[in-house]
Amino acid sequence: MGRSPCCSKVGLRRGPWSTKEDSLLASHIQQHGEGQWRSLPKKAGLLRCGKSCRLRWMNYLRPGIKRGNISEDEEDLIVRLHRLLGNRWSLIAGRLPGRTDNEIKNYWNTHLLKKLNTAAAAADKKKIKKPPKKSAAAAASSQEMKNSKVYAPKPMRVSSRSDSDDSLGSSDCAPEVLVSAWPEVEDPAALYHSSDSFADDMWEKVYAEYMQLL
DNA sequence: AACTACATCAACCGCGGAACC
DNA sequence: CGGTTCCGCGGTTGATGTAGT
Repeated sequence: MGRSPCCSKVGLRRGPWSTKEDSLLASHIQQHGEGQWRSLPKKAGLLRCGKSCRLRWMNYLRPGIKRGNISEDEEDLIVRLHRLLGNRWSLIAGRLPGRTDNEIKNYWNTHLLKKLNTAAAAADKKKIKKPPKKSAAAAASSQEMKNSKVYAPKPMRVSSRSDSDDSLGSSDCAPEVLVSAWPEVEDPAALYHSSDSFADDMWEKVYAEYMQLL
């Protein structure tokens, strides 16, 4: 349907944000809240398009954002969530407090994809060495990686637009849905560690609930 | 020290879909 | 009900940093 004419790039700044721009954006949002991205730049005195402002706020300026140092636990959770949800970065980010979809997407594409590929390659090598019975756990896990069925439903916006300006926290549309439907994660670490049967139950529950939502 | 290749990640782009008129 | 506007998402790009030669 209607494609956004978006920012008619004329006269608009692009590229990296300066600290001055950051502070202008942050202070404007602190005063007026999120939303109205289209008109925000003008009101805030920024020569940026609304999309750019939104991205900057969501990924860097929003309070509570964690940058870098993705722990092994978080990494594991990302892998498991990706297996469950596919490239639904915003949903995955919604389960990782303080992490943004952009960061997770980048991390996946740069670190995890490589890591998983080498792990799978190593497992394949093992399989070739002793092909008769694929009993090795490593082979199984690599097969799991290959064969794992990723359920990737179409994204769906659920929150109404008027929600967007009520509070800073309501910005993440999909997580907003999930937060209400999924068990809230007090301690994300509780979700990790596949060997743990509690975690396995948890994943089944999560998956079932996710299916219900669709 | 200079150059090249590769890795990383912030930012941009285009699209789909909900909300609005 | 159909067209338009706006938002949010996922994919991609390109600037910058780092390692290797």
